[in-house]
Amino acid sequence: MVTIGDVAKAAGVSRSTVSYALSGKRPISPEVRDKIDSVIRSLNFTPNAGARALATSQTHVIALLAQFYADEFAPAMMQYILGVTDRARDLGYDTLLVTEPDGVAALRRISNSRMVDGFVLLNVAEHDSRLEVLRKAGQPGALVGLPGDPRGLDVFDLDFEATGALMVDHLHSLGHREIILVSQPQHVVERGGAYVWRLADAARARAEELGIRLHAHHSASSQPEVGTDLARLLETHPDATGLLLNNEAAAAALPSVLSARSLRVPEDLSVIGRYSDDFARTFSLPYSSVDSAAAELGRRAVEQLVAHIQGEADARVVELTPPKILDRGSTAAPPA
Amino acid sequence: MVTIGDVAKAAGVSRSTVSYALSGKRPISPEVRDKIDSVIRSLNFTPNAGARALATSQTHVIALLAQFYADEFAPAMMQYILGVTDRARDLGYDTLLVTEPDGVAALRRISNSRMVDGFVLLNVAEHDSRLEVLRKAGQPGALVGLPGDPRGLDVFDLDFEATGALMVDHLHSLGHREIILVSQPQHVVERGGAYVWRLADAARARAEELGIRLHAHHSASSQPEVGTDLARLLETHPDATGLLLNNEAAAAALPSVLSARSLRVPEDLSVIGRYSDDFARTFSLPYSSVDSAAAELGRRAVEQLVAHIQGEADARVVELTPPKILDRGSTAAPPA
DNA sequence: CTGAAAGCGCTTACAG
DNA sequence: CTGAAAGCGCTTACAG
Repeated sequence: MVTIGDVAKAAGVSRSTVSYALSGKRPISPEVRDKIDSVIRSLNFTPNAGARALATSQTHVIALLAQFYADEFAPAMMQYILGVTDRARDLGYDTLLVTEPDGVAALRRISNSRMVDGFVLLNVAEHDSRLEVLRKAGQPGALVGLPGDPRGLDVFDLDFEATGALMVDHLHSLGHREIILVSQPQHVVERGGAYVWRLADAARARAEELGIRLHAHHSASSQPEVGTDLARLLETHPDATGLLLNNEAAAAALPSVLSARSLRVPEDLSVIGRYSDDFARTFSLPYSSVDSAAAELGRRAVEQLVAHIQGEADARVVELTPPKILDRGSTAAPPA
Repeated sequence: MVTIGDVAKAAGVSRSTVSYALSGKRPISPEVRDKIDSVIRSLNFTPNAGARALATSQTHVIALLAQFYADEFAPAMMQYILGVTDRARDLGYDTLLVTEPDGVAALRRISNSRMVDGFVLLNVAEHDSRLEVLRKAGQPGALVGLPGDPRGLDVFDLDFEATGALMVDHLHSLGHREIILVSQPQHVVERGGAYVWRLADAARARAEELGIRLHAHHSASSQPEVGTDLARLLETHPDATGLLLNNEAAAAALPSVLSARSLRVPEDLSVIGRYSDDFARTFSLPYSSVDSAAAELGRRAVEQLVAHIQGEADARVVELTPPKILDRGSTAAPPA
């Protein structure tokens, strides 16, 4: 392995001079700098990351803690992850992807061993046991997902309350007066998936305000149950003219359910989902939707985290992204 | 930060004794060991990873190089990644997820800086420019995806040739004599996606052997083009009774194409796909398929890589997983 | 503008 | 069974 000592020797200077040439932290004469640069290139020298971390207490690595539940929609996670890793690299950081089931233990282990300069947590729950560990950790943290108590941490999430209200507003303004909301399964709520009830509660409140009927239900998040659930809901509420989906699997299952019942969108039924644009494109979902902005949330979390690591962040921040409807033509006035 | 020196002082022993107690590399008297253990717990000591890496030249981190193409099926990647990260952790390794577009530069940078003990490469192409860099790197590497020249590297992939033959065999044995194969887009092949032609060539060869007609086509991998492509193929080959899919997006788009044409599976058309079981479940794809075994391939790659890192691997290995059809009842005898 | 030296927190021969 | 010391490859005050 080629070390800074090898470079120094070959360039005929001291190790500290090479180090300063690398970091630019003090002036180097042009000749010396050129000599060092050429030696570095010819020897193909790259500083040893471990040694540098030991000397500076900076690893230039962030940890990304992702939790996967067997019953949740794994592919959606990819967009968050890419947002994080891509932005991190742009800012000069590599990303340690941590997927072990015991997030608390992982956080402790990685924090204590000083492998990283900071943490990004995905899939944050209402009462997330990782947060108290994170608050005591020596490194800053940013969350994707709004917990009950965000104190001391940077938080990024879609504004699910505004999303619920917006969906209802949209259908109401088209003339709908009875609509169905399909949420994630009950057990997602029980696990602390606050976005489920945040959207549902806001939708319910807005519906009441506007004087329209909203039937809020949970459905399964995998086949074949989700298909059955959807069919049953349509049957139970034959007068509903609008459908709101806060459940990716339900969105994926809907086309076949509707075609089996010969229901056309938007002629017979207006539909709005809440999922990522990428998801919609991949699975050819023809429904207008509120974009979950996964990659963007991941990017923002990293930016804020890095600002904190580098001491440039003034204060802690809770940033809720306003919902936007991507119009795919799946809503219209209700059938006469 | 609490260091090994703090532990030593509190336990009244030398730093080396604490280190040996940690590693178990030499005998420690029971009393001393107990004392050290209790101090470690009370001080919540974890060795500094950078310092340890510097001293041992072992980071206990592996790099996972994943390439994402805008036109490819990103969600499918998740299963490979989880297979890698989960198995790595079981074996005592953390995973650096590297997604930057220039894989060659990333590999060089990470290898030279000694951040990791080894590499797993995903999405390996027929002529993959990362491979020559990897062969010269100081760390071992394992590939998911069979390149043209696998020398010096461990390779894990689905046996796509056997897959092509198996799919054709299966339909032939049910009585089909004219079938369509839908592959990934042409540009995936051009990028070096050898699995596309490996499956197609083997399917073609087997079809010829058996004396049945095989229409092999590429189709788009996103909507709405893929839907149009499928509809056109069915139109062009009205006598085909079987459909083979080596294109996830086509599989996802097929249900609505078929329902628009009132074609029933398997009564009117037999269908076999090639994708992960997870993908099938999430998107309620009702077609029998050859499982792409993503997580398993990721796991095997890590196991072999770690064996090499730890000097336990005898030789380099090319492991092609035999295809298995998951029967979802989408194939039957052709219509009379 | 440059160099010699201390120090980061570990591990591991060497010595007893 | 245990300790004192060297060394891993960097960075950065300190000194000139």
